[in-house]
Amino acid sequence: MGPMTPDSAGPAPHSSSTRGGRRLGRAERREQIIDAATQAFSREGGYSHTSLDDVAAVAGVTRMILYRHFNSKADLYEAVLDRAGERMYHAAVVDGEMDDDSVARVIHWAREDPDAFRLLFRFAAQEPDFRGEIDQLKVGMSAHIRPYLEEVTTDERWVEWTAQLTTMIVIEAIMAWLDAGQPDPEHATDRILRAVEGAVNAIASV
Amino acid sequence: MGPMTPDSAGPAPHSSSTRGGRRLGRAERREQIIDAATQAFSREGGYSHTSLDDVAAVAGVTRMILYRHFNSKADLYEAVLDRAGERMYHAAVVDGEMDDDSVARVIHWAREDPDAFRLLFRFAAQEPDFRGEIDQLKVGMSAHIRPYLEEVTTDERWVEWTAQLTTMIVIEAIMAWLDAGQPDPEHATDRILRAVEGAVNAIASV
DNA sequence: CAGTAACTATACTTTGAAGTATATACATCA
DNA sequence: TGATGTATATACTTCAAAGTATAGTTACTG
Repeated sequence: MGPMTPDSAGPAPHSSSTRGGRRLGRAERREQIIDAATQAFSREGGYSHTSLDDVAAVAGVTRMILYRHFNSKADLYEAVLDRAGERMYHAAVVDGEMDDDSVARVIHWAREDPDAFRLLFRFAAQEPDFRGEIDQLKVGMSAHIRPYLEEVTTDERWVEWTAQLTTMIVIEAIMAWLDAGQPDPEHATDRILRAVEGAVNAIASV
Repeated sequence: MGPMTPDSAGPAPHSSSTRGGRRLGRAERREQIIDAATQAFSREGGYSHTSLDDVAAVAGVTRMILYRHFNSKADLYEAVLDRAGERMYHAAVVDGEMDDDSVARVIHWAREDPDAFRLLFRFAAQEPDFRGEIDQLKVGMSAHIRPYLEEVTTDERWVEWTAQLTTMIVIEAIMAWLDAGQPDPEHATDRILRAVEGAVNAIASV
């Protein structure tokens, strides 16, 4: 169940539209709600553009149920961002550091769960009340890039800028590919990877 | 008056806090409200995070006045985006085409009115009801870049992606510099310019 | 100095969505 | 088969902010 496993392509609430007693245990239902909420929040356009009715509809559940698992809309949203952020982080960072395959793994994750990727970096990243989570992710990534940059970049004052921009280029390269309809999937990862590398080198050594 | 002319740095409603009869004619007041709204919408975080009370406070005016100049909140917001978008466009495109100085002029405009720049590309660009305007701007820029790219980029399917990403890199490079507190202002334009050029070349010729 | 347009002040209605309450139905499992 | 917990259904309260109405005040203009 959920975007991490190969299913749930459409909105498809659940099998029968009404009445059906206990289907899932607490933990499973909670996860399934987070799945649905990720999709709803991402496709509607972030926190304030998404109502709990939207989420409930996607989950195939009454709005009441949401309150049995989460204290508030904000609480649910944070759960969504937490899970997505964690997955993103574990794609990028292994054993406490980023390696040559980090970007490839992030791309892989983004292909698998584009809703989560878009939600994090297109929407939540701009929301005053929630961007903290995403900013931290970015800071973490930038920090890992920094040491490498300091070898190449000469001017002290531009190191931070270079690190931030590098992170954004990775994100935007993936986003643009998702938005373009994920063309040429065979070579996509490779292509994006090489483009990012080239761009980053160019920027760092200006 | 307004971000395009050197003043209005602070929130500073207007000279005296209460009572002061007719100050501005219709046209001037309208422009001044758009100035204030640009600032308010940008700093509060976009359309839905900004109330008309916020705008009125920055403008140093009653909320009623806003309704004398605009039919609704959405109407005001569109006026704000229209004006900002127009200025941005005229910075980028001269005599119907982009030249070697286009990026430099966009940077210049962004430095002059960072609120407008952020509002357009950080917030409005992600808002379902308003992103159309900004998407068009981006499409326009991408279209101007395309011909150049087609010389370099081999694979047909990746031209669109390259054009989009190029546009985003220009935007993000400027944004990152604004967010970093506009360091090293002397060489900023030059530095950003060279970085963008390098990155774009790297991406196009992957 | 009179008239008009710009503005203030205050109070009101409307709206959409969050959050609450309670009674009922059905599935599962001991 | 009946106790337990998951879910439905419906109706309600609350709240923030948009939008409306109206009466009064001050500045500028002819």
